[in-house]
Amino acid sequence: MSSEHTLTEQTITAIGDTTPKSGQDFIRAHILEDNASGRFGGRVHTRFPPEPNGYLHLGHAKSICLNFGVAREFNGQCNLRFDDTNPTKEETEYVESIREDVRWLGGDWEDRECYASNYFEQLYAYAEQLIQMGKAYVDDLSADQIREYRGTLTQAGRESPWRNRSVEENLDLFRRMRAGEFADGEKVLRAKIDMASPNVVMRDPTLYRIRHAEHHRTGATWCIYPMYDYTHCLSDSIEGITHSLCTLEFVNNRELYDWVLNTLGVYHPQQIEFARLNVTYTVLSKRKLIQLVREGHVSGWDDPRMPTLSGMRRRGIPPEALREFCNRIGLARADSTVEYAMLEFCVREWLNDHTPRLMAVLDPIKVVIENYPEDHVESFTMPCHPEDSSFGSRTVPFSRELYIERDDFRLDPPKKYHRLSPGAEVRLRYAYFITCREAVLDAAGRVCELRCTYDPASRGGQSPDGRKVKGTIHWVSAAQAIPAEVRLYDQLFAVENPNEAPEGKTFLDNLNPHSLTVVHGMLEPALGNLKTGERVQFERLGYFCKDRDSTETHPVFNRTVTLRDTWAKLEKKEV
RNA sequence: UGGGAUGUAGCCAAGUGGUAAGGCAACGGGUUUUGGCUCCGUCAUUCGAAGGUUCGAACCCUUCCAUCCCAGCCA
Repeated sequence: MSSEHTLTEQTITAIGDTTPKSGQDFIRAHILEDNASGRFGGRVHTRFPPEPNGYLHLGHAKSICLNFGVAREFNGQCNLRFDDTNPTKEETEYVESIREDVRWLGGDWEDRECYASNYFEQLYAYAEQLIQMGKAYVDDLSADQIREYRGTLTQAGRESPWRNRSVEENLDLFRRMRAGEFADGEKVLRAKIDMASPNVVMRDPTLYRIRHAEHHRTGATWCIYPMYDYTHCLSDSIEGITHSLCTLEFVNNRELYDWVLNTLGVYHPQQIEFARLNVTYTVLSKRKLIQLVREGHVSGWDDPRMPTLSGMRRRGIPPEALREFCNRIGLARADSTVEYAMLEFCVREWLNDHTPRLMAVLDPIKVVIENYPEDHVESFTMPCHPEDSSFGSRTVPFSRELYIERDDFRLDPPKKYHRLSPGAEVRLRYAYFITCREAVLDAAGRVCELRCTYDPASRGGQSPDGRKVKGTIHWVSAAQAIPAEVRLYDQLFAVENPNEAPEGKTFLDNLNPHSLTVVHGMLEPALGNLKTGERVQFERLGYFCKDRDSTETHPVFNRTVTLRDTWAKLEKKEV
């Protein structure tokens, strides 16, 4: 294919290259105010802090675009920080996938790849400091007892009998916890705050728990691990973060975030919460995604139906489209669910401008051009993009036997159907006008072959007599066609909100049984030269991406998204 | 029932006392060798509800209603 657009571009473009459409959101407004007041000396430093216990998904994309985007817009920096404080759930496989996904989306953390586990020693020192201040104590209560003592949402909690141990005793006990003298669950370190606080988070939250477990980075160095609330604020502080952006469910935790930092008297970033992303027809919870993978409802984390970044990448969704999506959905504090159609729009918008057009027939019917010479093959030169000549052109063979799409022929055409039917004339794209003379049926009454004639004067697709033809259909020359496996994807879930399941059912009952259809189609020869990951439009069908399952003799394509189909809508309405 | 957060169109979302941006979806039309793209047009007398303040309220006050989050030694 002669073209300036080699589509395996996998180009790493940066977040923030596309500027947001409308005015700024409340977070950017907040940062502007802080800059104006000189609060952080005009500095902007954010962080994207995933826990390496699963793959990144669309929801993370919003956070990545926000954090890296804001940093770039304000000439600041954004750290990639692994929030790895729970050794029993985290794995190296996940940190690797996260790195790859963030980079793919365009996040650049330069040399600032951080790990909460890098701060364990510092965090420990701060904990001893809290103990010295009488602000933390070692509790011998069991997990169950702690829960009981915590009270309820409407009732204050009770103080632990171990709450008033001396500083010396706490220090000794905490050191022995670190030394491994106690079993898992035997003791914890708690902050001494207020068991009667209306905010349950403040009722003497656990700071450290004992876990005799191998950590993916620190190995067996530690057997006590800090909790999220304690770790996150201090990590932000240590890294000099200015604005700690997180989702709404952490609003309650902000009080504790502030308490730890204030009590220790250390550098204090500002936590700001925004609404997490929900999208129709999909689930964006790590727990549910991991379940889909573990129970084999999908082929893996990168199954093209998954809303994971790796799944969407494999499906052919370009990172630019994801970024545009994140720009368009806006940012606010109200719970919201964005329609999947919004994502599709962004995907089509980018693909339309950046993708060459070629022809493929996914459900072939053979067409024999009766008045076309046997054994003759001619070739057509066709542009690869109707509006952008920089995509170049390719040559396409034409011969007496072709394939066209089954859906482009009707024995009994409905009104307004302007494709092929007995006696009707259509244009074969960039080739000739053909007229259907006869439909050959097999024993089962199914159309198996079309006998047609062509008008030699219509070469190129125009007739010299000015005769108009309403339909233009795509085709592939049979002898030169390349067979291919094509995977047609639909929504993974059949309902708008998969989380809403009736009594006794789960989100799994909402899975769409037709989310994957595998067909065997015929490709025009030029399609044989694509590289894995390359994106292309199959004319009139949609955008496709060559899958890594392809072999030399067996190409495999994933359908990224269909084209808008006004006819399908019309036909459905007429029925 | 305690605390916190949030309600602007089918879905997102601007608007912050001067008379409801924009996008997606939908619908109608032009154009078209992709029923694609593109272009033009339509789409909130009303901002969760009810009162109040004001010359004037989506914006301020009061009450009410609805939804979401919090009782992990998860993050």
